[in-house]
Amino acid sequence: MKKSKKRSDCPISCSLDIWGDKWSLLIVRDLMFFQKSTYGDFLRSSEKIATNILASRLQSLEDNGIIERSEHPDSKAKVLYRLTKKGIDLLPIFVEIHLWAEKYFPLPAEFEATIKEAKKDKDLYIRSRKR
Amino acid sequence: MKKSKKRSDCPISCSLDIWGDKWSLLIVRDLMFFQKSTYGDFLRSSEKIATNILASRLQSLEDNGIIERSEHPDSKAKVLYRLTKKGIDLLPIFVEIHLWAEKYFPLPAEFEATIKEAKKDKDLYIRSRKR
DNA sequence: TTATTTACTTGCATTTTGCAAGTGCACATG
DNA sequence: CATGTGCACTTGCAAAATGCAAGTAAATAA
Repeated sequence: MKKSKKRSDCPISCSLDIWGDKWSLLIVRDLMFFQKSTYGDFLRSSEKIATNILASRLQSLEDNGIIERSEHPDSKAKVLYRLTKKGIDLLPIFVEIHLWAEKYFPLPAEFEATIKEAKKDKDLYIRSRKR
Repeated sequence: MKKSKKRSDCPISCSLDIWGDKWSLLIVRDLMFFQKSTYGDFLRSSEKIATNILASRLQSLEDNGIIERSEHPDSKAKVLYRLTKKGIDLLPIFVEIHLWAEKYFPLPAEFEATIKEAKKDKDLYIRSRKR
């Protein structure tokens, strides 16, 4: 299921080996900023990830301790995904990516609020995400 | 040559569309932290990028304004690659990735010094890279 | 009891990656 | 000034990853 051999000992390279693909960080983004938490939620994101790719990325994120599966309060048919501490700790990276993007792309307004809130008080924000 | 259609307007997604693959950030890393600046330099990095992939990534990074090609002072046979402002502005992202990695992987000592210096005085560091 | 929702899996075509072997220009050497 | 070597790529092909459509199985809703 996993074949992620690490390419080198470089911390950047090791990090990319885990989440440096086109989809992983988007799933983390959905969990971190958009309160998405189920398979269906992720599928419905505007980037339209393929269902098999989603499954494989969720598996790999779980294998790498970035997310964890748990029971969904609403139904046994649902699975609730959430960020682990290791996953939540990716927040500063997202903030910096956002700052960079802000500088070099025109940004849709809907994102401003979300990230600005995160920047304002990181700890409060993290705690508010009920972990 | 380029087919990078953007998947959505999300700033994270747009950023990943540019450099969110397994190799692009490693090239930027080499330019930013290890004074590598030629095709051969990148090829010799410990992750062992394939030569055709390197060529395509360099092209795409250039197309996206992250790096620029210029004449090499030593020889016409060489090409000197360097980061643009847009590329240098990725530095804070690297710093955060490194902080994250530091927390979750054991780190080889050689990287400590380099990144610590960068964190210490970002502007000075950037200026020292002769742009 | 049947239909629908949810989380996947499977099969196959397309795309991207990886590897090995070129190619062509520049420069150094004899 | 011919010839070899270094450098920046290309090319061709095999292997892996991705994307798409359809299917499956358990749980809930009607």
